[in-house]
Amino acid sequence: MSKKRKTTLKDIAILLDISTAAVSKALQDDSRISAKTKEAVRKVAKDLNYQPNHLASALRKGKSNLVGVIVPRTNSNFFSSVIQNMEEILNKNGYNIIITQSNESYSKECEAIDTLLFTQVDGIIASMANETTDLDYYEKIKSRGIPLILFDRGENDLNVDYIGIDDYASSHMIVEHLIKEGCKRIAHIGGYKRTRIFNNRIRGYVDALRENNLPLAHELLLESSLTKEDGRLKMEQLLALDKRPDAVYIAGDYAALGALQVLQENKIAVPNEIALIGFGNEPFTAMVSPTISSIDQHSSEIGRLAAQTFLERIKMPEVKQTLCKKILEAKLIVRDSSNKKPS
Amino acid sequence: MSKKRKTTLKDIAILLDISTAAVSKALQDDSRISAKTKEAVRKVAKDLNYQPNHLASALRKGKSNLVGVIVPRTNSNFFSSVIQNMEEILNKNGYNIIITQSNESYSKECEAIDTLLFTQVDGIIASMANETTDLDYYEKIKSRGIPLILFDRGENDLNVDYIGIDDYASSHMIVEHLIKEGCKRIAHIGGYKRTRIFNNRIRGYVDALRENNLPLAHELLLESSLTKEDGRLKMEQLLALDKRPDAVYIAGDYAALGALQVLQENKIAVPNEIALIGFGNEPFTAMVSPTISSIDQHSSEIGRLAAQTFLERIKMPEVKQTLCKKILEAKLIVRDSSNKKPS
DNA sequence: TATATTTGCTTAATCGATTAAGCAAATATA
DNA sequence: TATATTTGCTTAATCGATTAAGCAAATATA
Repeated sequence: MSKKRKTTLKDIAILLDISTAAVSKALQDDSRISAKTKEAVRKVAKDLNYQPNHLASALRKGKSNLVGVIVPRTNSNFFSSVIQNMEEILNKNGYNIIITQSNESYSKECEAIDTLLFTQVDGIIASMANETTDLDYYEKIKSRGIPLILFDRGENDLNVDYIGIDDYASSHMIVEHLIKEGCKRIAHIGGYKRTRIFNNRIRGYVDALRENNLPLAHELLLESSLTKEDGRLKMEQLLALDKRPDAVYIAGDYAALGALQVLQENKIAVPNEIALIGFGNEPFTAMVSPTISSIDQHSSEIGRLAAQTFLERIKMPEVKQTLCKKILEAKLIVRDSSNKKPS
Repeated sequence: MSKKRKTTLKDIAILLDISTAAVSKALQDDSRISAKTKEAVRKVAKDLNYQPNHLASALRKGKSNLVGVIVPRTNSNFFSSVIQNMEEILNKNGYNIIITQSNESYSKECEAIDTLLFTQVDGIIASMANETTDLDYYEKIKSRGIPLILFDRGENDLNVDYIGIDDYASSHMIVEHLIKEGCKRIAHIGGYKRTRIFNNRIRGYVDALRENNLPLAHELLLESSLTKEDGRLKMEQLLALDKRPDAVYIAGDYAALGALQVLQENKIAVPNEIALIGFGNEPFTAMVSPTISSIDQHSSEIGRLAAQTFLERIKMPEVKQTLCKKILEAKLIVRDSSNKKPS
């Protein structure tokens, strides 16, 4: 079973006794090729099972029709849903995607960028790793002159297109909801302050408390990596306080799950003793008991918009357009963990 | 801010007044190039920020150093963990991966295969969609002469390398465990019989019952798509029986979760009235309450082995080696849902 | 009928990197 | 000193597809 050499344009050309240029044009439906030749070429192409060599055409045309995607991880519903929707639109427009994971690590993110640039992608759509503070590598993408679009985790300093939800308003909405439920001592386990989205969530929390004349206690505002494990630790820290909170808003669902487990282990009634709200609307928030209130980030919409933004950039690269920042309104999903009076 | 033209070998060659061939060899550390020249080339390459054009070298060398990966979805812990471990090994060996999702759909799987072949990947590592029964598209990969390695969801008929766990033995182990817990009427919500792994699980279930002289009731053996929703439906079906089961073994964790919810809605004590076991050890099985017993499939190991198998195939493609089938022993994780006497 | 335009192709260059073949100079060996 | 070998490069072809330029034949227009 010897390896079949792949059919090339040349094979078709020889068989039909015409030039490869004619074959190439025939397959592209060029108006200067006769219908008769086109038909003959298409028939032979099919018979020989001709598949164009992507590398060759990409090299010649200077574009690969590949889009690189960088996410912290794929095994979260948010990211996989974003990717799925992004892929659908890009596929329809002739682009394929290459997915890479940073695992929240800066060095892996740099490797991912190198890999993608090396593969000659036509653009990169990314959500930054938690660890990332140095933007040099992202500048590298920009200096290559290909579109860079960020979603969810972005940075203003980079000056690139961005799609995300309104973190400030979402945070504000959560706190208002908790206040309506009668909570007076609301804690926040937030993400890293240096990350823009988490900083916005913290600001929303602080402002909402202030506007409602609730005291802002520094011991109730904690900074976390937002892993499930760290959620546990931070919750234990809150329970050790002299004056415990009566509500905890956690900037990530995984950490919220860890916190919930600690509450249950300590036989604390949720939501009546302490109410709980997460962020991200991961599917498990609706699976655990009690179900966890959370914020839905419109992952499908984000994926679609990111793809569309890329396509627009590709269409008119020469224009120094104004930046495209798309901020969606998020949706609060109230579940058992913060609903004191079930309807 | 005009687009910087990318640095090529030619730029370096002109600057140093040598041939591009010499530059290429210098960068490859060819023994026939003097140390002096090598150093000069490396310096200029660095100064000009030279990045080799992957398309050109791939075209010339006839290999892309890309490996295509097809999975039903990425947002399951099993698949994302397999991918992560696979990627690590492949990266170390100079390969990058392109991830595609079939979403359990046959037509999307075909598209994925076309995309990957089009991108000139050097091999494909895949786990088949639930829907897939027609193997023509996989034959297409084989006829291209590049390695094809399947994991988890494979097919004997394809005659390709395969990595997976021993589904028959795992199933057997589950049933034995339930019997030890005192269960006598054990139901099985299985996957599609036509899929090899699910068929093996069914066989393991049937044989274990027979060996233990337990009756095999056809109404206790159901075929399911194993989604959460279908898990609910099949559980309701089991509850509607005159003689309910005292244990349910479900061939997928998502379906097991759906089943658990139905049991809870019907105030049925788990595990005492009905014990429950899933399959796959998805993280949420340890998050819900009660925690769900399940089978761990050694995802990291599967990922590593798949990558290694690919690398071996690439190293010696001419040898018509015997097929490599690696079957791992899986591990039963006993949790609350099947543990009647907590230690 | 004479000129202009269109049609349907071919020729040759190109995208960038790689590599077989080969040549001159330097060095080693007899 | 004469020949053989090694060193350090160059030349030119190549991977496949694409495309600008151009040419001859066919057709349209004046």
